[in-house]
Amino acid sequence: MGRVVFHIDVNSAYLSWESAWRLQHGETVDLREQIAVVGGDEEKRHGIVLAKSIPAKRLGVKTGETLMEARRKAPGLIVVPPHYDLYMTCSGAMRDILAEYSPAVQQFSIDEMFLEYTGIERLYGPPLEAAHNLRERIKEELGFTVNIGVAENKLLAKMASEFQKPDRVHTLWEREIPHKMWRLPVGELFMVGIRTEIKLRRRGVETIGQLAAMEPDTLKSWFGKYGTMLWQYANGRECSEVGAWTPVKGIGNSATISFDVVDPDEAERILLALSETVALRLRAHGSCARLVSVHGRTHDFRGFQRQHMFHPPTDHTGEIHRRTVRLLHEVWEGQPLRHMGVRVSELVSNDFWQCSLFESERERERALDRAVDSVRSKYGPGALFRSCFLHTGIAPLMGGVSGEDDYPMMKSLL
DNA sequence: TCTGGGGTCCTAGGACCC
DNA sequence: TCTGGGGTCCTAGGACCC
Repeated sequence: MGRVVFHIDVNSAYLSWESAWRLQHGETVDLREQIAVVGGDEEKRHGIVLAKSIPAKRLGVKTGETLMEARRKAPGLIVVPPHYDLYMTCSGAMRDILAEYSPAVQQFSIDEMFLEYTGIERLYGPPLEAAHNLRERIKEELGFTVNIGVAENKLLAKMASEFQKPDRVHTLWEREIPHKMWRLPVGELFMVGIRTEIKLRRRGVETIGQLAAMEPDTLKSWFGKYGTMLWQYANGRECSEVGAWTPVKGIGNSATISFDVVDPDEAERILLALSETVALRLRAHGSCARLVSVHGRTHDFRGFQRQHMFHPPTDHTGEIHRRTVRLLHEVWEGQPLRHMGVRVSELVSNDFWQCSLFESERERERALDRAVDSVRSKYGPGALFRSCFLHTGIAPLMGGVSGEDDYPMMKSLL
């Protein structure tokens, strides 16, 4: 018997979790059976669909589209706000169940996990039997349904879990590729996004099968390295391990502001709030960054980005903030900003160079960062914040999706 | 009219060095 | 003095995933 991998995918994750929680707390209506979505707050300009029910999907509602668009397709649409902390809890509970079955479980996202089933048959039976057992257990114990894809590698398992939904187990063994995968539209292949789909279709490639039958060199000439990968995926070839550990490459936080930012002082304050969050996470990770970048989106949805290399690397809030301010001013010509972000990457371990730096001013600032971190970890992130945020309407730590419940926005006096 | 937040990887071009 | 190739570093931008 060869390799067996499961891909477990929570059906309509945010909406299912929201619904399961509500049913457990006395609600009688199951959102999954309604024309409903989980969506962001339109007043904060977060008004997109994060998850949709199957009845909403039937009306053409898509993840990522605006709530306006969704309502036009589905009049009377029920929109409920997200609760990210709940979703983390649900995700963790599912991971705990999976861990009982296999030592190799890989979290791919909050609602998708891979499980290596190779060599586990003598404990939990043939793959299909085990997959159904797992699917039932999650439904019984946690109250939400999953699709499970069963195959010889991660790519095929993931493709299999996308077949008919919800609450299903599908296989996509190599011998099943021609009739189960090759007839699908090329855009359904993992890693074929909208841009690549358009390019492929323009060149007459409509299905995954047609992609698989192409000359790999032709694809390479069209898309470079990426083309070679696509050809392999179309042919079901992929051999990465479940749970292969990948180090964190970068840490970033960004936020869409509920109003357009035109005041430079305000922009700098937002950069400080973002830098605080990024630097806090960077230090918690035990790293220093060589690269910092600022990115943004203007009111007309044009994006920009600018970056800078540090030598030596840093994990210092003030240094990161000061640099992001400079970078912003190098590119920003005063267009109203709707979105801003700070990101660090090229991470190195911070214990390696820490001792080599003895510039006293810097050392003092570092010590201050550490002290602030320790107060925040002890009493909560909102325990301490810079007074420049008082009365500004700007949260002192910005970015992230679960933060807003923990440290509420200051009320603006304006 | 309206469009989130968090990531990864690849490419292309310019500067600089040997 | 003029010319070319290859390697590295850096920056901007684009593509993909959830």
